[in-house]
Amino acid sequence: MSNHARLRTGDQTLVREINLSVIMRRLLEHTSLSRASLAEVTGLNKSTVSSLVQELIDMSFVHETGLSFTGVGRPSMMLGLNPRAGYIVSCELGVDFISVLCANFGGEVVWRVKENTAGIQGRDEIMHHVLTLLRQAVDIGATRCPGSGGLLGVAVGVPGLIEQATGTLLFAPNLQWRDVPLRDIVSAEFGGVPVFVDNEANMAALGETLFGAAKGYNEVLYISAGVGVGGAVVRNGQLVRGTTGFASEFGHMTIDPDGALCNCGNRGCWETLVSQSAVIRLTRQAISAGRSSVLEALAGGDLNNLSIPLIVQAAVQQDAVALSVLEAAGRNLGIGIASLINAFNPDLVVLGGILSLAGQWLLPTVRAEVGWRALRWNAEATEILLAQHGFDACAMGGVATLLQAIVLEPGRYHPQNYL
Amino acid sequence: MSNHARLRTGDQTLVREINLSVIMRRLLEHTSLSRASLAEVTGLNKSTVSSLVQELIDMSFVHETGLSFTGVGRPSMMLGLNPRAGYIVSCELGVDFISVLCANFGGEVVWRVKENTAGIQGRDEIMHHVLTLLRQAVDIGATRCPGSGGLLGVAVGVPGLIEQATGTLLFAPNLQWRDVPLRDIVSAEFGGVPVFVDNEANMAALGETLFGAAKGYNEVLYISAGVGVGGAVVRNGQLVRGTTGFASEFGHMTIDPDGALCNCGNRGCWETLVSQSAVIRLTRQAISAGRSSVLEALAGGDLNNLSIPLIVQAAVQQDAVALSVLEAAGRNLGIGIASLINAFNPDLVVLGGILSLAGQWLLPTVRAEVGWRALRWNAEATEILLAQHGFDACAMGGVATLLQAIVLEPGRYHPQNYL
DNA sequence: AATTAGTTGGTTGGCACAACAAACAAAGAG
DNA sequence: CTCTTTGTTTGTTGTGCCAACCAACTAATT
Repeated sequence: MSNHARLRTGDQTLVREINLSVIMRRLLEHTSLSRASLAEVTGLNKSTVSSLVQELIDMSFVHETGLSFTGVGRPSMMLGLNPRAGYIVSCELGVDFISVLCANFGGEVVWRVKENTAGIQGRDEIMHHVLTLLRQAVDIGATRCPGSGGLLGVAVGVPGLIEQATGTLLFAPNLQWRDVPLRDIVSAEFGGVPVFVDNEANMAALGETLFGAAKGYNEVLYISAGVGVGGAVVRNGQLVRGTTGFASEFGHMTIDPDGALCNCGNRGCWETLVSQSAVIRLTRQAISAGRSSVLEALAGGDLNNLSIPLIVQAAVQQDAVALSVLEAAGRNLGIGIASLINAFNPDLVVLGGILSLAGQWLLPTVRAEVGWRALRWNAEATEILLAQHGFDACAMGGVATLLQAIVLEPGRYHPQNYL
Repeated sequence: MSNHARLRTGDQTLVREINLSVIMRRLLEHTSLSRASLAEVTGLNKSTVSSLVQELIDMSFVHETGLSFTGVGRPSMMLGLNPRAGYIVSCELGVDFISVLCANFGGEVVWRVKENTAGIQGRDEIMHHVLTLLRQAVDIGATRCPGSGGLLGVAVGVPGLIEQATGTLLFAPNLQWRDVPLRDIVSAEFGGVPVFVDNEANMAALGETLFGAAKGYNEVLYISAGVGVGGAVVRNGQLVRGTTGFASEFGHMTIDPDGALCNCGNRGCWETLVSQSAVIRLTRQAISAGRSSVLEALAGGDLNNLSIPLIVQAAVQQDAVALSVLEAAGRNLGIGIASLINAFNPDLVVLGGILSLAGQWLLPTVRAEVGWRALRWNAEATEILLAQHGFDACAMGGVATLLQAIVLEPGRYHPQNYL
């Protein structure tokens, strides 16, 4: 309404784009449909559907998968998204690792690699590694996904603030990077191929929406508790970014105004209570205070070895310290989630990140806390589930990002040989 | 994306609707434009603009306002929204008052009334009063806004949860009402006229976006601190409602997990710290604790008479108690707003409700608190302003709601004589 | 004469609609 | 059992409608 940007006007091109996208979306949902059923589902005329489908087949995004003989009448030619339309390369640039994978247009991963970068210093050196791995993935994609399209696009997920307009990494506190024009760098390397750069939580959230726990939900809150606490909101399949693209920084919501100092400068941020390091700190404190725990043995006597997987292992063994720490974390998670549920009224909250490994112990506490803290009407409308993608969440989200971009605007992402 | 509802497909009707709306939106923004400049601004062809404008003139939403002689060349016929297209009746159903106003299509208020309902008991009796006042407004509109269209629609704002699909008031804690089919009741009374029912904060926020402080902003957070704390989010001129329509209940965000019990059942809700009653309570406590204040005199010796206007009056006189209470309130407001800024990344936060009377004292503290608590990138992108509409915020928002509905879908709200 | 505003007549490119051809299952006749 | 008929469903073809576009035009002014 108040948008001073040029409002998109309507013309036949727009109509065509919309309808092409509608067909793609339906095929993504139902995986296999005939032209006739597409006409019924979309409300479009049969002839229109035929024309649209033909165009999508010509672009190789759709293919005929075979006849279906169901009951009387002429059998229907089933249609589906064409996994061989091309391949997608996606990358998570983590704090101490680089994870790259290659997937076909059906979202099936054909290759993956994860490289530790803890020893590597310097932005340029790391970027060099990233580009090398991407090149490798692209080459492998070319041989393992033969046929039509070639490379459709590249996605990069980063733990930092991204300026969407330019695909620039503005600031990544944990990497200590600033103002890196990631999109341009990667795009230049691969002949101008479409490149999507986004915050890791955003990508992971989109991944869960297309491939994971959030499939079919309309208003999804994704919360990733790991090194820090990241968040994302997906509304009707679209990421919600705010004006400048930095929305959903839930980790720095103030939960306790006089709480511990956060490295963002604020006090009592949510992530000082529920991040990985907070949980580990609580555990260490409990043990140092004299409470006995199997964790001492599990950590080999050195409490610096404590980690979420170890704590989970202890919880499995009914270790009292682990259980009480997880319960405290669950309560704190619940407090924040209740506030967010009141603010966003989502139909689903997805809990991701490394802490979700302990989901079995966290979820009941979170649900209980939300139950009494959130407004009844809101709490009743919301489910709370664990993320389905673990380590690959972000990289899979990159695939989802590209898939979604193509499904939304198939005409714009024509397969063409960029390399 | 994941929306399983029937996706809207494109056809010529859609194109026409879009373009009609684009024209209306441009005219709403710029108030006066020629066909030629509309063509330039929208990118549409001159002939197309002529055709669209003609259709809008036929519906009487647009009219020619006179020739403009600027420089050489044929003078242009200026166009604008036609204030005489019809009139709008809007109503705020408050806890102890009913406020009704009548405005023309230009948003100019031609009549208003506010009735105290503190003495009136019972839902039916109050609804009777509402309908009587609405009828009066409709009659007055008919005489004061003569000409073309007649009654365009009715808006009703309520302090409660509204189910948008049906226009039903599900629950209004302060009115103690449940399940009242407001839209049907009002629509039936006025011959099936379009009726919009919404939460008061939502309406007020939309009012500020169209007529007030938030004009021209893309992502607006509206916060109304009064009896409770209400909120709303307006993104690109559209209200954000969540899945079931209960989003933006910021008042019940947990700020202090072990804080005071809120009447929602939770502890330490934001509104236990920054609502009208919280501020008054703090003031009373300070005075009872022996701090001297001009408020004792202003309240006529009875601290039960304390009110926000009185506290503001005391602040004007540099009263220490009033100033310190307002500073505390500002800090608490800032704490919550900082969290919301991190979560929504708005370009504007609007502070409304009765507490905004003390804006002069609150704003500096709020801004300071936000400055150090919110993430730098987010804080820098956000302005914080006071609402421009005071008592009429909600009712004016109702006018805005209808105006917006018509601007978005002019074809759907053809003036027709409902009565 | 130059310039800007707005209209007119014709073209293009979408979708809807209805008739049609194609491909099958089921049922009955030989 | 084979062949034919019937009925059903799929998908295509040709026509008409409608909206925007384009180019040439008229209109009104400096």
